[in-house]
Amino acid sequence: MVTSVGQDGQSDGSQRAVTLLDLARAAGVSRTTASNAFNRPDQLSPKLRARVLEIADKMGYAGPNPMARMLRTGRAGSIGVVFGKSLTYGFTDPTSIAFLKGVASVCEKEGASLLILPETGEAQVGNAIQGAAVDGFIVYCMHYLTAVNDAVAARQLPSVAVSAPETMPMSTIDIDDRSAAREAAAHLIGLGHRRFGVLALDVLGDGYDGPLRIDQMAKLECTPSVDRYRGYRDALAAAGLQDTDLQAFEVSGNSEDQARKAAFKLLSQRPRPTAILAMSDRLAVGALLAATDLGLDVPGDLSVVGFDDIPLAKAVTPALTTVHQPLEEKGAAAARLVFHPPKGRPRHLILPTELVVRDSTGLAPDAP
Amino acid sequence: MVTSVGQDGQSDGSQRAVTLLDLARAAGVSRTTASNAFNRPDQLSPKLRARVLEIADKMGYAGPNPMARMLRTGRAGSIGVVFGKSLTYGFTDPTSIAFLKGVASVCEKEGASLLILPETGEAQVGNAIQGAAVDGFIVYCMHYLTAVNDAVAARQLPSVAVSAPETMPMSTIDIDDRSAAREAAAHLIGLGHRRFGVLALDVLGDGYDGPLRIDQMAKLECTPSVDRYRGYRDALAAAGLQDTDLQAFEVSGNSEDQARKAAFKLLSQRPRPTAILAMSDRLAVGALLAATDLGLDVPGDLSVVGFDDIPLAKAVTPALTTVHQPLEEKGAAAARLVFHPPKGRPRHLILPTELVVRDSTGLAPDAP
DNA sequence: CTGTTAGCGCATTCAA
DNA sequence: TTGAATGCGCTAACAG
Repeated sequence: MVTSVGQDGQSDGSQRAVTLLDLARAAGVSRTTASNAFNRPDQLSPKLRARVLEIADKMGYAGPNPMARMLRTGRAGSIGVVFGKSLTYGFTDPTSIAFLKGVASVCEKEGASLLILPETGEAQVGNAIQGAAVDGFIVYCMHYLTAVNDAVAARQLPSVAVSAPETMPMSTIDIDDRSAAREAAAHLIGLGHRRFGVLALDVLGDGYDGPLRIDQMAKLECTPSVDRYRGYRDALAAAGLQDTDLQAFEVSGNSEDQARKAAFKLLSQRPRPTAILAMSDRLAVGALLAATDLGLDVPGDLSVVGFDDIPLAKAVTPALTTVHQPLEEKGAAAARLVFHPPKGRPRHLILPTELVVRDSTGLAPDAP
Repeated sequence: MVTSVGQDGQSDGSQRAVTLLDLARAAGVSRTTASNAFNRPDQLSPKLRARVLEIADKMGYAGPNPMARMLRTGRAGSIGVVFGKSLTYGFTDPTSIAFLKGVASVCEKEGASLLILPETGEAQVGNAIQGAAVDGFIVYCMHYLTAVNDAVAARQLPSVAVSAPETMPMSTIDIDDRSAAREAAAHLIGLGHRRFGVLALDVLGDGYDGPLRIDQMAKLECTPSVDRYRGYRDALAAAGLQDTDLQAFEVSGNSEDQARKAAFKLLSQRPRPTAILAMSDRLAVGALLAATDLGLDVPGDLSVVGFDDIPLAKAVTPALTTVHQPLEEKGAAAARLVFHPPKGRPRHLILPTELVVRDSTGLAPDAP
């Protein structure tokens, strides 16, 4: 009664795959019973179950077809993560890696998988989002992209966006970039610094390197870059300093090399800034390299403050003074929000930050 | 003729979702036409398409249900990556991060998504694998796990395993760990070193820290740890040295902290080893820390060789001499093999490695 | 360019 | 404990 068994699928890929029905027939049971053997062990005798499973194995039946099962149950067993930038970027930037790690830890607990979506860019933004078999989304964009958020919102699934405006019909999670940045700048001001260089994450995510495009900033709803810049200025204003004491460069791609060049320019000006406010630790490391290039001592001649507190921050010499943000917890919290969506209105979480003073900041060299 | 429109799904989650048929009716077209509006723009007039899409938008229809589409087409549009260890581990170890980055770069090119699977451990290994809606698998296990590979093989999908025995019915990708390790050890021997400490990746992946369990090694089909150890011994043998000149400790979890402790023990022995062979750069960094703890100069008093050549290797002081392996390319090659599976027999790729000499190795202090 | 037809493979009622 | 029937939502033939 058993149909031909063996390396069926192996020897010839064109053969129709074994289905639950085939298995049921081969085992001489009904489809339900075969299904239960996989999904509800308590619904049939252990003996029968063992027999069915063994026959399944013989037939090369690996278990219920996941796609059919999903369609039937309406559950995908996975959540999607969308990066605004390239897929690869998610595995390049220490910040997003830590975030993903947090997401992964919760997925693991929930027994869910993690689907990382490619953004093929411009025209067809949303294609991958539209076609993803997931139970919810996390949107992690350095640069707020309406198209991405809209595509996610259209799916009507539990979703969380990181650093997105609260006007979106989804939960958000963020830190208070502005006051965190203010604190960083205030720390330097307290040390007697009066002339600052800023290394900014690119405001538009368009690969631009050069002086900060302040005029463009007004257009933006929400990017960490803009908020952090405002925070820096808040601190200056509170100390009665002028905006002109703040020279800012955008650095594309959060790259150490580009930051090094930008910092070099910043530090070649006269009078030279005595402190650099970097919007990420990677940019700060670039500043450290530039200081070395110029023979400047850190923190003797120059102070540097980073942002994020990635592992590298304390590994580097001198260890970076930086704004710690709970990157991993950010990912974990986002994932939790997807798995257990709040009833009613979306939630908007703000996670705490903390200035961590290490060895890269000191008294201003020209302080009284 | 248009059915009720508005915040349907928004206001009440329990409402039945809009389907392609609903859309077709609302737009006064057939299902095919509605489907084509999304999948085959060239099959209907742009005008009609625009109208259908607009109505879809109004109805809150985000596009064809991904699960149904997958079932119908038989394609998932994503590939799965399985880690033998915890899901989180994949985002912790620099080695696997680089690997994932390589995988992601190819996925991006192919317009596919990347599904990262949790391994809930022991008993139910394979559950996630069995239920994953993917078009192929990549297995990345530090420790060769039959259960995982078997579960993947059972799915009969294009699959690639990293560092797995070639007896598996799937393609594999690897480096020549043994000869790479031999080269590393030979480098030290050439510098006059005669007494070595080895910092080994844990052989069984069971969290053990302590002297290398040589007796257990025989049981293992294939782990980088075992092969590298053999390579070290090959070099010693070729130089006429005894195995007793090689003191080895296993370090669990590829952790710098644990490596530091293990290296401390290694370096506290008399006569003290003049060189440390570390099976990963992280372990090598641990050795560097231990050297600092003991007031040993590297490479003056002690030489250290790593493995992998992760970014940290050249950032650390002194920069690590290490075995470079193409981690990202490993991921990319694996992904390519999944997207374009070889006809006929599985392929078994061996990627090249290269010893990179930097500043952590020098002449043996007791050399003639 | 449009419409009709027929499953994709499964989980789940419900009745036996 | 088991079996028969139903449809999840969609796409791909094919005929108009």
